[in-house]
Formats: sequence, structure tokens, C-alpha cells
Amino acid sequence: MRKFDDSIPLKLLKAREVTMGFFRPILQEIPMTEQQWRVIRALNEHEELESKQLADLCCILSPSLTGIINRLEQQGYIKRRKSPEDQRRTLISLTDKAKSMFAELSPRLEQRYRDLAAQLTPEDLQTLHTLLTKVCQIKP
Amino acid sequence: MRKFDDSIPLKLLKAREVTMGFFRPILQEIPMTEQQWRVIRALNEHEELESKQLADLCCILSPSLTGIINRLEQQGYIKRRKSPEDQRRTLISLTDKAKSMFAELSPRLEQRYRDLAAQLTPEDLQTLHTLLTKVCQIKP
DNA sequence: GGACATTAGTTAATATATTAATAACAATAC
DNA sequence: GTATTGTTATTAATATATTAACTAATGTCC
Repeated sequence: MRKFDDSIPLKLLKAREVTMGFFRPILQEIPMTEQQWRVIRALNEHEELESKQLADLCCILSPSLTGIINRLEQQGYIKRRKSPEDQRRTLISLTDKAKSMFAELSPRLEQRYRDLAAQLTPEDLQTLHTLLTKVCQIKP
Repeated sequence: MRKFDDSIPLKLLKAREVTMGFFRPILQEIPMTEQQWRVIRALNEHEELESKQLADLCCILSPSLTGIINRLEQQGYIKRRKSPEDQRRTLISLTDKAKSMFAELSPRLEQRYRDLAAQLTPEDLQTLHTLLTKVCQIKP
């Protein structure tokens, strides 16, 4: 019988934990949760996004995203407005406060990412990207 | 600047989501959460474990594990006893009910694991294991 | 144009994650 | 042998995850 530790899902979880350990201390200074940062990061690249697009990009389910968005809005990091064409949709974007916060935090996190990546060979890193992409494309 | 989707931690998260999609429907029938199943699975291999060992094996933080253990105990799946040598430690083991539940569920989940693994080449699967193990050994 | 199904987002209920603080016990120094 | 320090598990407070149910707006069919 296959052993507990041979499980791909568990290894993915543990690997993620290890990598997140590089960034959590910096995020805690703000403070900013992982999920909040993922949302900010996605919005930094896309200017304005619908709730559903954001959920998909960030790998966060809609009900969770509702709460995250509410808290980020209360903290003055994001703005929401109704889509003019479709009143069901919410369009979300960063405030100036969020943009300047991102500008300050981002370089430090990028440096940590380089520190992390430096502990693998470039080939391993590339292979890991490729394999994870393959796994993401698997259909049940 | 590096793009959002190039993030290893995010890809690890998404890959895990995809793989868990194979097992969730079966677990829901019981019902049994991912975390509860991880605990049951670890205890199936180790007979009796301390709370801390269990947390480490399952990649669950102690405060979360406390709740998970409480609920599993209420449902009659696990037993706890105090360690005779060290009164601080709790020793946890499976009940017969859990063992028979495991025996029924496990083959179906193993089959799903094979279905999942079959969508990668054996070489890719092996490489993925190796790389994830490397990532888990990285120290900040 | 109205019954019908669809879709986006939210709410509700429960389970888990995260950090900090605490209680109980154990090991150590003195 | 007591004060100090360290360790295990838990509690508390807040944030997020998960499934189901719900609301409101849009689309579709007739």
C-alpha cells in the first residue's frame, strides 16, 4: 500500500508551506494576510477585475472572496463599483493607498522570491514550473 | 517584473486544488473533511501518535489540530489518552469504527489516485516527487 | 410579455488557519 | 528544593475555507 508521505497532494501542501515561510514575516509587518496580498497582486496587474475573475486568478472561492474584499475595502485598499452593462457584476480596483503600499512592499518580497529560487538550480525551477502547469491541466 | 502567475507558491496551491478535486467527492459521502482524512490516514500507519507528531505529519498547526481531534473524537473515530511518562502529551489512536471506515474508503481513494497519476508519465511523476522533496528541504 | 432557467454575488452554518496568550507539566540551574 | 526556563496542548480572537441556500439581475423560450 502506498505510504502517507508519497501523496502528491500532501507534498504540494508541504512545499507550499515551506515557500510561504519566506514571505509571511514581511506580510505580517503591515499586517497583510496571504490571501489579501494575492488579491492586491492580481489587481496590480489587471487594473480592474470582476469578483469572479479575481476569485479564479487567486484560487479563492467566491464566499471567501466576499469577506476578503469587504475587509480590504474597509482598510481603504480597494474600490468596488457596479458594472454598468450588467448590474450583477462587481468591478474591483486598487486605491492609491494600495498602490503605494504595493510599491513599498513588492521589492522586498521579490528579493525573498529570488532568495527562494536561488536554492534550486535554474533547470529544476524550470522543470517544476512545467510540471505544476501540467498538473493544473489535469481533468477529473 | 515577474508576473502573478509565475509564482511558485500560487502554482503549488492551484496544483493541489486540482489534485484534491479527485478525492473530495468520495470524502463528502461520509462526510469527512480533507484534514480529518489526513489525520485518519496518518494514524492508520502509526498506531499511536502524539498530537505534535500528528500535526507535523499532517501539516496542520496545533490549534487547528485540537479542534479536528475534538470533532473526530465526538464522532467516535479516535481515542486519546495521556502519556504515562509525560503528562503534557496526548496519545491519539484510531477506534475500530475508524479502522473499518478506512478499510472501506481507502480502496476507492487509491483508485482515484491511480487515475490521477495515470495522467502524467511515470518519469514526470517521479521528477515531481523529487522536486517537491527538494522544495520541502529549503530553509529560509 | 411572462414563466422559466442561468448567472453573479452574497449570506448562513460549520470547519479550519493563523497569531498571540495561557495553563499545566517537565527539565534545568542555582 | 525552589526559581527559572522550556515544552505540550489548549483557548481566544480574527480570517479564511467549504458547502448549501438565497437574492437579484440577465437570458431564453414560448
